[in-house]
Amino acid sequence: MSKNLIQPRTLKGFRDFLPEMMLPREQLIDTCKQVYRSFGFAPIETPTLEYFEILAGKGSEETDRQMYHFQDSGERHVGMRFDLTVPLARFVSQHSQALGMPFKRYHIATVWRGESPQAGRFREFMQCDFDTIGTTSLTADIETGLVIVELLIAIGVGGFQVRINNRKVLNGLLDKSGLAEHATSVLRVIDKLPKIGPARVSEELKSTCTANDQQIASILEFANITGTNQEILITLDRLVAGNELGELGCSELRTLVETYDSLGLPSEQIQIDPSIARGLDYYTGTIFESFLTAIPKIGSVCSGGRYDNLADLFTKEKLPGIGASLGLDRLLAAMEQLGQLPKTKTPAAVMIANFDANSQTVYLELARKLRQKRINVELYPEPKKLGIQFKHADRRGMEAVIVAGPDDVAKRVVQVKWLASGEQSEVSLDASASLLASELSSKLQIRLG
RNA sequence: GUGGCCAUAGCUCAAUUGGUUAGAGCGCUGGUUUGUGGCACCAGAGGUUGAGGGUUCAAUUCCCUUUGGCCACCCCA
Repeated sequence: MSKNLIQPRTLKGFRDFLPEMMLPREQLIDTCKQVYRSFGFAPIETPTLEYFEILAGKGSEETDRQMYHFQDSGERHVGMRFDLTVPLARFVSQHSQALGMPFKRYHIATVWRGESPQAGRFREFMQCDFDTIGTTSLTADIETGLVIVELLIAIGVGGFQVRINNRKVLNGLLDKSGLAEHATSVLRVIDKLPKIGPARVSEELKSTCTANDQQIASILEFANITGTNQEILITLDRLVAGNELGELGCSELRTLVETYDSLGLPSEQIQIDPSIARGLDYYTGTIFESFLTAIPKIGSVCSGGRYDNLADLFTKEKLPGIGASLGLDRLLAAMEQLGQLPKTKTPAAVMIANFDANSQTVYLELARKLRQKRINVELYPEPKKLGIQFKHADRRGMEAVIVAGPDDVAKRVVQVKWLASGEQSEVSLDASASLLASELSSKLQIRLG
């Protein structure tokens, strides 16, 4: 009769998260919130499902193909969101009167894309978006870059580099060289430059974008520019000279870089990279991508840009925006590969051993006092042998175990044992909560509720 | 969606050219006589070899299909 068990399994590209993954994952989410809030971004939430027409045709042809969609029982054609930016465009169009402009929001939520999974690439993953809507001011662009830098520093992933570019520069150049009508496909090809090299890029430009040799040469020169930010800007100025849009893009890029410089950001952290283009169709100005120096192969962990026309499809109001998105699950996968995740399996910092069946109330009271001091406490549920209980606490990575047997309870004391050092001391029951609180505050912050 | 590589216990891997009851380490559960984890020793649970079909006297091993993982294309967080 046990033959007909259903095999427990998860869908391709979808995953379960065990406590040791969820603890750092939730910590990342907290860090995002903290950084976003520090810049004044406010939280919002939108539905998982949208009318298909809201989502369709907004990202790119590719995102349309990858979108999960179906008809609900009321025959409505429904899509699952593949990013948080398109729902945001709908959201601000629908609520602009209530929100007022400019509007800054963050949105941390799951999105779905039916693409082929790989390392750091899933069908269900979490994005942490922040956006500023209703202003074309470059200050918003500058702050977007600052948020990314602050975020990656706060997360503590080690070395990283934010690369910036500007679609106006790209489009201006294409305009100037007569390739404007193939802009999208040219941009896609440029994006591949670091991966496939200049030879194959020029092949593809010729075949898919019908570019001539001169056009290819200028595109390659553009995408291949290297040097300091200042050197790159000088070359860019020369390449776009005479094209109004391109010149504007260059001056925007210059403003960003010079501002970051005067704010004292190290130039390794924010670098102009003319080859980044972003596949998404909706970007119109500044674009960002960011890579971890330890594991660039996993792809961009935080990217975004300016999109001045995204809400045009939903409203006649002018609602330009800029923002970026941290790929939380990709970042987590990177940190796992780099061995940066702690192996803690519990949020509890302290365990109260369950020694004596008659002292349950004492334990429960003590646990409550510790929680009032913002210490996460687990009370072992049954009075098993102490060895077992200690092992339980140790295996899960707790900091301390509190033991109070009948003799201790009679004397109004507890034994506090620190698992890492093995030190043990007797403290009075009444003082133990505050004592532990001060001891623990110098240890792992992560487990202080 | 296309192509390539892979699939044995929770994890990392064994199993002589296809040969009989598929093994080890780590992990897990419990024990080493009852107030203390990490070390050591002992025991136990856990696999219809991812699943389904085929070839064969015989399949973990060969073939097909399927599912999943990784890689490339594509695209992206």
